[in-house]
Amino acid sequence: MTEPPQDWSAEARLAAAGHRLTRQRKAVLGALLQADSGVTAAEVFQLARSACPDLGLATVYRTLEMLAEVGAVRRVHGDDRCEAYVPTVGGHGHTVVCSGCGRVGEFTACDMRPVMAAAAAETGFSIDGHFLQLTGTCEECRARRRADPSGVGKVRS
Amino acid sequence: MTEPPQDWSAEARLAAAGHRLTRQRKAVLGALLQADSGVTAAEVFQLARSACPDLGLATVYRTLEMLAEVGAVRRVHGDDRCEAYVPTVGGHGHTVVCSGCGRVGEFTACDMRPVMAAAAAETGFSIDGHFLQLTGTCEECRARRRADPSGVGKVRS
DNA sequence: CAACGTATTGAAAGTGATTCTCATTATCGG
DNA sequence: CCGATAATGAGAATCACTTTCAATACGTTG
Repeated sequence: MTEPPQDWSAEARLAAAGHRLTRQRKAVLGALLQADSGVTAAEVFQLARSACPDLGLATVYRTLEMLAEVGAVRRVHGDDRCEAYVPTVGGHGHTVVCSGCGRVGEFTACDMRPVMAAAAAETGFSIDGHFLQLTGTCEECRARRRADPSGVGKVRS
Repeated sequence: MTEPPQDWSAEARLAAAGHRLTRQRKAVLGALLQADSGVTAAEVFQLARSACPDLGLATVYRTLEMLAEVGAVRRVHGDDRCEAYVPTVGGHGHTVVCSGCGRVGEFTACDMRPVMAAAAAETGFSIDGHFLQLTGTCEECRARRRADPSGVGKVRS
């Protein structure tokens, strides 16, 4: 086991995770660094092709997923893209998703002002909205885990 | 103009927005209320069909979007589903997306402990992770807007 | 209560994004 | 330098969602 290097460059992260640094992956990384805004997989494909004309789209998807796994890229989410729906209880609120069973809770007490102020100070953006979702474990799953600590498996039917 | 009723049930929200309450929409609402965890569009389709066998999938999508618009349902997001990628700067951090140009900023100062504690108290879940993304306006877009307040249009190439 | 204008619908085709398959190629440790 | 094996490209396949359009049903109006 080699000592992981101290820099957390994407290359170092890949190496630390035991992934090879191929010509294609360099091209994808280059494309990501070119852009100062989020880029879609299709845009990465197009950009990276100038550095690596035989690059395949499948490789772009594979590489982006791997980079996200090792923490070299962050995913940018859109509000409309979603994977499930829950009925709303009150007015403004957010959801907590149980990682054990998928059950969803809703809470309304979200004072994000301190975080928003800190973010504004750090980025220079003026902040006007937040999109927050928590993950955790619901009461039932905690109870089940206490009863049978081995079976950490998910329950989602 | 009728006084909107004081309850914010899904039915009332639909009516207040001038939408009809059809047999199909009732079935979709029924399906959503049956589930205590998030349901996907496909699951809603399947569940709602028992109450409304001639329901079409397109109607499910249309209805879910409408319900989200009037605030009767909340979208639950998954971590992998995303629409763009940005290179990571540091370790833990979050993104701020400019609604004008799509530019993305990153910030690391996120003390979510107060919010997480409040959410835990309100829902009974134990919270172990958060997924946060802010929206705002970057410096360039603020400047452009000051120069030409009419053209609020997006710039994304 | 019946008639009407219009929002809504279902089915199926269409679209765009993402994943899979598998034979070929390239990386990197030894 | 060589070889085990991770990684790749091309295109088919799958998936999730949207569009289209003629037929239908909602809720209002007379």
